[in-house]
Formats: sequence, C-alpha cells, structure tokens
Amino acid sequence: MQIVSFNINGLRARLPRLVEYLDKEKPDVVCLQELKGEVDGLPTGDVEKAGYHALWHGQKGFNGVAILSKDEAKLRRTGVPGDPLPEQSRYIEAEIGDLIVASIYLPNGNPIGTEKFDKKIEWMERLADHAESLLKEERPVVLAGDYNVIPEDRDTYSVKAMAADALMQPESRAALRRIVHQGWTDALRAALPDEEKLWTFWDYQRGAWPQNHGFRIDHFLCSPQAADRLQGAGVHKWARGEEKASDHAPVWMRMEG
DNA sequence: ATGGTTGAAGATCAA
Repeated sequence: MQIVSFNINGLRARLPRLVEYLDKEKPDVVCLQELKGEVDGLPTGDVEKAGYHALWHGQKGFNGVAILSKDEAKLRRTGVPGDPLPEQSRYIEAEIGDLIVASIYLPNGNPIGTEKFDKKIEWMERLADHAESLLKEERPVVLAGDYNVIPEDRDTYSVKAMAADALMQPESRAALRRIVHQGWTDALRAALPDEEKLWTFWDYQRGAWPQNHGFRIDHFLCSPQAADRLQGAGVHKWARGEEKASDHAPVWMRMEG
C-alpha cells in the first residue's frame, strides 16, 4: 500500500490539484495538512468521486488536517493528549485495517524567542508522550505530516539561511530526535542514500523553487511493525511544479500488504 | 536588513 503526506496549503484553493493528484497517483492513504479552513461548504464530493473516504478536522482560517483512504478509516482521536494548543486542528489519528495512521501539522514556531516557539516544543513533548503509548500497541503505526523540523544540516539547501529559523533550532531537532529514538524509523531518510539531497518544501518567495532552495520538513515516522514492511519512500516533486501548486510537494512511502 | 509570495480572509496574519 502507498501512503502519502501532503501539506496542501489551503483546501479551498487546492481542491482541483488534490483531485488531479489522487487520479494520477492513486495512493491508498493520504494525510493532508494546512486545510486552512472549515470543510463544510467546500465541494469535497470530488474527493469521494475519486474513490476516497475522508476524515476531516478543519479549523476556520488556519491549520486543519485530514485523512483520506480508499478503504474506510475509523477515527481514533483528534488532538494529542494534553494538547497545549487545543483550539488548533493539528492532529488526527485513524485506523485502517491493522494500520494506525496519523496526520500531523506541527506548530511552525517562528519567530524564535517567543511564546510561539515555546508552544512548538511543548506540543512536540505531548506528541512524544503519545507516540510512546502508540509504540506499546506493537502495531504498524505511521505518523505522517508536516513536522516543521529540518532534522539535520543535510536536510536544507542552506544552513546559514535557516540558522535563525524555528525549523532548525537545536531544541526543535532534539525534540524530534527524542521521538525518533523511542524506536521510530524516518522512512524518507531510510530510503535515501546518505549523500542524497531531497526537499519537500520550497518557499513561494525569493525564487526558491526555480533555484531548488528547499528543505525537508515532511516526514513519515514508522513503528517497528510498519518499518518491517517498508518498501520505499520518496517525493512527488512534479506536483510542486504545477500551476497553483502548494509550497510543499507530496511525500510517499510504500508498505508491503 | 529588507523583501519577495500565497491563502483565507475581507484587515491583516501566518507561513
């Protein structure tokens, strides 16, 4: 099965792109982030026509996550336990057959030195607690989404340009490492040769896309039971080059079964 | 240092 994570940067604006993407790549599961709105009133029937069930967790104006799936998914929860930002729609978790999958939109945290950055780290700590409890279920689990964290220096076009950014502060990286070290596999990193550069986000500004100035912030974390079945992972970079594209490209991973 | 762009709003804010 193929699982995709896609920060679509506005469901209203991107729905036609999303449906084209579903028709072309036909993934089994799609985790969406940054719906940037309530879903009521949008022509989401197009998603169903493309053959998908949908669990939406929208929010007026900002954030918003969803899980689309060819097989029906059962909602497990929205928000993380003890969520430090309960009014913001950043987490949805569901069960599809034996698989547990979550769509995550982690706080951006900019600018550093503010409450926003502190909340980002707090949110990551609550996610870490929840991730640990998920591992105890000893099931295939995939935590997919926009983590807003550049894990290592090799995951950005320029360490210098990003040095003051919340996405690559030592605290952000340490919080992500604390989760990974519980026993999760970063599917994209695992699928890459060590020296290979691969980005998932290119800013709309400063000609980032034509100059390939990107970074890797969309990740799949796989439980051992999911990692055992991992067959490959990559980025559907073509989608970033389309008209009216999101600033993120979809990332994919393939699992046996 | 600043500015550049986009979406959801319907003035700015978030990214």
